[in-house]
Amino acid sequence: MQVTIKDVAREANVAPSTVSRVIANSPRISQKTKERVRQAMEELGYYPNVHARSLANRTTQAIGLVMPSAATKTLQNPFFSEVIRGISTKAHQNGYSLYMTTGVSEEEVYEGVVSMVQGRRVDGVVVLYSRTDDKVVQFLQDSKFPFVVVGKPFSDSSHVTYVDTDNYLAGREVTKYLHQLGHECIAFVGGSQDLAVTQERVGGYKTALMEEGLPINESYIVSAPFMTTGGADAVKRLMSLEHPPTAVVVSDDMMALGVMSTLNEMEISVPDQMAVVSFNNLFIAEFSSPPLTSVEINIFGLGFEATNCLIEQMNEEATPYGKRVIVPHYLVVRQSCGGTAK
Amino acid sequence: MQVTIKDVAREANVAPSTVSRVIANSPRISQKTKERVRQAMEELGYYPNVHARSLANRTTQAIGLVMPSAATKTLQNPFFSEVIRGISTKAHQNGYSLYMTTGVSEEEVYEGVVSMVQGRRVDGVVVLYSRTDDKVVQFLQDSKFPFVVVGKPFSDSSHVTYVDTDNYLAGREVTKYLHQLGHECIAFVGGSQDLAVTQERVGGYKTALMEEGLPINESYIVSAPFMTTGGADAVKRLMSLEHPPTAVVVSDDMMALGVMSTLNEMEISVPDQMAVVSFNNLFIAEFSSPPLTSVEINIFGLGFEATNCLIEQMNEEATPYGKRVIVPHYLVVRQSCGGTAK
DNA sequence: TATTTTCGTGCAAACGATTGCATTAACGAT
DNA sequence: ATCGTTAATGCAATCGTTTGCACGAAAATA
Repeated sequence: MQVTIKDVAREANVAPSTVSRVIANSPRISQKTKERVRQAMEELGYYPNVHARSLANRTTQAIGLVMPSAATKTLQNPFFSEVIRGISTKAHQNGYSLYMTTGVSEEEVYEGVVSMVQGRRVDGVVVLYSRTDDKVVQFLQDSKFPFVVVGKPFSDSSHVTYVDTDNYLAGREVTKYLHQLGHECIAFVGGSQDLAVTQERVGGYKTALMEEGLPINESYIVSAPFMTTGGADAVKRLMSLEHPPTAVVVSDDMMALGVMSTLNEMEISVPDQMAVVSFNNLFIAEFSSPPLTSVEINIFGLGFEATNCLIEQMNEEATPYGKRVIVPHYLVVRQSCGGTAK
Repeated sequence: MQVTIKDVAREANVAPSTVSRVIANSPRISQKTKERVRQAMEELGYYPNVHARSLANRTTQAIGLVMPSAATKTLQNPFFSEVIRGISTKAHQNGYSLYMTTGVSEEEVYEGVVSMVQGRRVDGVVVLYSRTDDKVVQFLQDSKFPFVVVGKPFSDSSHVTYVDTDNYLAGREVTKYLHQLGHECIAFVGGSQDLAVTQERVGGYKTALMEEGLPINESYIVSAPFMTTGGADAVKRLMSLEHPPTAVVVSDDMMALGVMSTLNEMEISVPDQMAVVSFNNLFIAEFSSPPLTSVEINIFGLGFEATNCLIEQMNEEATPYGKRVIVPHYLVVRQSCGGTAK
C-alpha cells in the first residue's frame, strides 16, 4: 500500500493539512513542526501522489509534446532528439516533466492532443513541427490552451507564440556564400514543400540569386521526400540537365548525406566538382566524407527557448499576443564547399 | 470550466455512476441508455479528467521512460529516436502514453524515476540503457514495480525482464565475416567499456578470433568515448601500430562514421585499404560514403518488444521470473567491406 | 398469482491530495 | 482582568472519477 499524507500526519502528530502546507513550504507553519513533519516523511518514504495533487491543484507540472505522426520516418531525424533534449532540460529545471502521445495517422495524433488537453493531463504543449493548415494548432488556439510551436506556424502566425530560426536569412546567406566562392550555377534541393522550413529556405535562396544578379532557374530547384529516395532522384535530375549546377544548397544535413552519397556513386567529387552546403549542423555533419559545411541553428536552443516561452505563458493569466523568438544561426565551414572564400 | 461527468449525467438524465459505466462500456448498462449518454458526451464535448480517473482507478495508462542523463550526448544517437518510436507504437496500440523525466546528473535521473514510481505517475517503466551497477534498476527491482530494460542489465539479470540483441553472437558473426573476406588482422573499436553492449560485442569478437585460429592482439582492441573524439584517436592509434589492421569492427554506426572520416583524412581508402563493419544499421549507414556494411538489429523491434513485455507484466498479478527476449539480427552488406565473400 | 431471478440504475464512499475558514493559544495593550 | 491581535494548526469541503452495494421493476419460474 502506498504511504499517504495521512500516514505522515499521524506519524508526525499533525493534521493532513499541515503536512500539505509543509510540502508547499508555507510560511504559516512553524519551523519546529516543519522539521518534525519532514522527518516523518523521510522515515515513511513518503512521496505525494501526483494525481491527487493534480486533481486538487488543477495543475499537472507536465508539458505535452506533439510530434509528427510516428509513421513518417521524419522522427528518425536527429533533429528531434536534440530539440527534445533542449525542451527537457528547461522543463526539468522548472520542475516540469514531459508527456507524449503519438499516433500513426495524423488523425490519431490530433485525437491524442485533444485528449491530453481536455483530459487536463498537461499544463501546456509544445508542437514540434509546422505544416500548412494544421488542425492541432487550430485546436490549441481555439481552446486558448498554452502552447508554443517550434518552427513557423502558417496560419495566423501573429497570434501564436513560436520560436524559429531565420530560415529565410540563412537560405540567403548560404547562397551568397556559394556565389562568393565563385559559383554561378547553384541548385536547391529541399524536403517536402509543405514544410515551412523548406519554403523559407528556398525563398532566401531565390532572393540571394536575385540580389546577386544570378538567374533563377526553376529546374535547379527540386524537392524530394528525403526518407524514401535519399535525394538520389534529385541529384540525378540535376546532373542530367544541359547545364548541371556546380553547387547545391540542401535543406537538411540528412538529405545532404544522401545527395553526397549519390554524387559519390556517380563519381562526381565533392567539393571539386560540386559544392554542397546544408542546414542544421547535426553531429553527423562533422563526420561525413567530406565533412559538411552547414548552418548551425542551435536545435537544442530552439527546444530550450520554446519551453521557456511556454512556461512564461503558463504562468501568466492573460497571454495577449503571440511572441516570436528567433534563435541565431551561423555557418560552420568545413570541406564540402571547398577552400575558403576566393 | 471543464465539463465533468456530472454535467453529462444531468444532460442525459442519469447518475454519474451510469456515465462512468458507459465510458467503461459496462455490459450492465442498456444499449438505449448508452446511446443517450454517448450523445450527451458528444454534445458537451466531454473528456474524462485523467487525474480523477487515475486516482480512483489506481492506474495511469502511462509508461515511464528512463533515458541516460541529458548531459551525455548519448541521446543524440538516433538509436533513441528509433527505440522510442517502437515503444510508442506499441504503447499507443494499447492505449498507453509515454512519460519522461530527465536529469542532468545520474542522481537527478534517479530521483526522477523514484518520484514517478512512488508518485504513481506511471504504471510501468522501460529503462533505455544498461550500465554496470545501476541504482535505477536496483530500485525498481526492490520496489517490485513493473519494468523492463532494453539491453542487458548486469546485476541479477535472471530476475529482470529484458529485451536485447544477441550482441555476442553478432560480434562473432561479423568478425568471422571479415575473416572470410580474407582479413587476418582485425581490430575492434568500441564505445564506453561499461556499457553491456560493448562488452558483449567485444566478447563475440574475441571468440570468433579464437575459433578462427587468429591471435587476439590486445592492442587491436580500443575503446573510445565516441562523442568527444569521434573515434579519431582510436584510428590513429591503430594505424600507428607496427602491423596496422586491415579490417575493423566498430561497435556502432555513429562511431563508424567517425572512424571512416578519420581514415579519409589519413587517405586510407575504405574498403580497399581498410574494411569497416559496424552495428545498428542506422539509416545513415545507407548514405555514408561508402555505404556501411552493418548489422541490422531492429531497434524499433527492441522498443516494441520491450513495451509488449512490460504490458504483459503490468497485467499479470504475479511476475515470477525475468523474461528474456532476443530480437534477431542480420548483416546488411553494403560497400564498406569490399566485394562479396571470397 | 406468488416467488425468485435477472436487469438496469442510483447512492455514497472511496482515491489522496489542497485550501478557505474556523479555532485555539499566547501575548501585549489597555 | 479584559480585549484585540497574531501565529499556528485543524476541520471539512472539494477536485472528478470509480465501484461495491442496495434497490425497484420486469421477467422468469413454480
